[in-house]
Amino acid sequence: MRLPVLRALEVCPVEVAVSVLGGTWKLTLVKYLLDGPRRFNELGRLVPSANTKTLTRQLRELESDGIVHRTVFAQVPPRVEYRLTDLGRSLEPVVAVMDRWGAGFAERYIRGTATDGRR
Amino acid sequence: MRLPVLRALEVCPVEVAVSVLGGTWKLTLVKYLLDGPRRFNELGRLVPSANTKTLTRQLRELESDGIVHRTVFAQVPPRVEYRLTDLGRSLEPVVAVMDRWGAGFAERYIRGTATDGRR
DNA sequence: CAGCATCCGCGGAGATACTG
DNA sequence: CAGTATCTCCGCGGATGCTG
Repeated sequence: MRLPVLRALEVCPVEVAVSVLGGTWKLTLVKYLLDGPRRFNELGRLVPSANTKTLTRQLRELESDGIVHRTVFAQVPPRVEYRLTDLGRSLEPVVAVMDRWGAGFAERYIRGTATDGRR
Repeated sequence: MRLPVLRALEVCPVEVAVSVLGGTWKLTLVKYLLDGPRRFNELGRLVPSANTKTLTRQLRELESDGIVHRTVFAQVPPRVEYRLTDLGRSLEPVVAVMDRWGAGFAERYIRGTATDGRR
């Protein structure tokens, strides 16, 4: 379960960040949104592994956490735009660091698969 | 479920990092281990919200991902020491950034609980 | 197009009790 | 001390189908 913010805070600020950002695809979505606003299906195409339900939920959680702003255009066909708030943009260093570390880990992981690489 | 590394990589390196580090307490454990080696129950005291089973699993996963090294001293009473590997130490910037961001978020969150702060 | 409704399985996380 | 062994809950993430 997602650890409530206040409880995570009792342990450590880093745990707050994990509880808010730890959901699958969340940081990836933020990463793409750092390039500019995106529409729903646009994000879906960028993250093809996530189905619409999951995508919706992650985006809504990001919204209720004040990281993403959701704009609905009253028109047909529907158009919904997602863009980062100031708080969301403040994630840029987080995304950068995680991205770099993840890339390094993956490279190591691939090199290691022949030798060992965990079960 | 934890997203397999190779699959996460297909989407984005940042997702690899999340899948490896996203487990509850993991980054907190790493943060404490950055201060030096720690014994099992020592970590348990530092992260009182985690029970032994969870603690064990997170540490084992960190071990099999090459982030933590586990040393068993053959003696009574048992003594097991956890310390970071080089890869683990490479997480320092990640922890630092996440910690700072989490602290900022928490502060914002607390200020906002009266006004809004999500249900 | 951007979703919501519904159903489901898996496994993460915890509680509790026990052991070498 | 440093874990295992069970049992349980529950909610994330996914699949599928429908709607304004």
